[in-house]
Amino acid sequence: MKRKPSTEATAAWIRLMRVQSRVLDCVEQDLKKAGFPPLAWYDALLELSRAPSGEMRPVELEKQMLIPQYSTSRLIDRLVDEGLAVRRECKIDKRGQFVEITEAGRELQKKMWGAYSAAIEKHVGSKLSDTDALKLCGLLDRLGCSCSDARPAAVAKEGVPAR
Amino acid sequence: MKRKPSTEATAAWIRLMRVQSRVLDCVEQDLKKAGFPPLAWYDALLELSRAPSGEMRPVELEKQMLIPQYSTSRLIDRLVDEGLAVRRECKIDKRGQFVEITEAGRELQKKMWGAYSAAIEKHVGSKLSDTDALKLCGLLDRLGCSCSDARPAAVAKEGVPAR
DNA sequence: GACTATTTCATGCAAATGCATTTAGTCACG
DNA sequence: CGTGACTAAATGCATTTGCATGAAATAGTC
Repeated sequence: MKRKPSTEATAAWIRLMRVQSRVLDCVEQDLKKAGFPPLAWYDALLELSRAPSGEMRPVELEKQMLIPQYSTSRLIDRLVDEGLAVRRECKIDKRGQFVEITEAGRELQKKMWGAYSAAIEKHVGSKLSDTDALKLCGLLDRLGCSCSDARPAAVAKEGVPAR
Repeated sequence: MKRKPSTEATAAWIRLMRVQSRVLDCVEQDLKKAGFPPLAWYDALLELSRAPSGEMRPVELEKQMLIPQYSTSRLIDRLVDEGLAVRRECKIDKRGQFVEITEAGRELQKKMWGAYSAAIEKHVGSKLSDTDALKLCGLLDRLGCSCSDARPAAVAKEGVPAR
C-alpha cells in the first residue's frame, strides 16, 4: 500500500498539473481582458440559468460546481451584489433558500459565452483534432471518480460548466 | 478569429478542468492529512535541492514554478521562516539574492516525497496503464506552449516538480 | 412531544493572493 | 560620467480563501 508510481504515471501527473494551470490561466486572462468577471461566476450563472425555473438551492450549486460550501455562499453574495441573482425564500425548507438568476444574469452569461468559447477554441480547440480531443476525454475520465464525491462530468451543450 | 470550439474540444476543456482540480485536491488532502505543508513548498524545495549548489535566484525559481513574482517572494519568506531555506547575498548582482536550501529543507523534501509519490500512485498511477499514461502525456503536451511563457515540462526523475 | 443528530447556510478571523507600486541596482548609450 | 530604460525583489492594500464555528431549521428516535 505504498508502491511508488511509475515514471509514466508521474509524468502524466506533472503534465496534468502544468497544462491545466497554464490553459486555465490563459482563458481567465482572455476573459479578464474582455472585461468579464472570473470563470466561477460564469459557471454559477450557467448552472442557475439551466435550472428549470431559473432558481436552485445553494447546496445544489455547490455540488455542481465542486466548490466548498462557504465558497458558494460568498459567490452568491457577490452575484447578488451585482444584481445577477436574487435570493428567494424557500418555503418547503425554512433553513434553506433559493437563488434565482436575474435577466441581467442571463445576459451576462450569454455575453461571456462569446469570449469564453473563443478562448476555448484558441487555447484548446485549435491545438487538438476532434478525435484527439475525444481520446483526451477518455483518458481523463478514467482519473475521474477517485475521491469521495464524484460527479459524472456534465456534457457540454452550448454553455459549458467548466469547473 | 472567433470560431466556436467543437463540442469535442469543449468536452476536453471541461474534463481537463474538472479532473485536475479533483485530482489535485485529493493529493493535497493526502499530504495535509500526513501533516505536510502544501505542494508548492515541495516544488520549491525540490527545485532548490536540484540546483547544483543547492541555491538559486528567486527569478529562476519563479520561472520553474510558473508562479508570479510576488508569490515567489512570499513563498521564500515562509520557507525561510520555517528554517527550510536561507537567503544569501548575491555578489554579482547586488539587487538580487540567492536562496539556499537547508539540511532541514532537504529532509522535509525527502519525507514529503514518500507521501507525495504514494498519493500520485493512488490517484493517478493506479487508474492508468503505463501506455495510457504516455498517451495522456502526449495529448496534454500539445496543449502546452500556447501562452507567452512556455516551459518544456520537466522530466520526472525521483522528485517531480509538480506545478 | 422532548431530545439529539443532521442539514443548510452565514460569518469571524487568519492566511493567502492579486495588483500596483516602491526601492535598489544594472545596463545601454550618448 | 549622466541619464533614461530595464530588471530583481519586496511590500501596502484590497480581495479572496480556508477553517472552524455558529445559528436556525429539520429529521429521527424513543
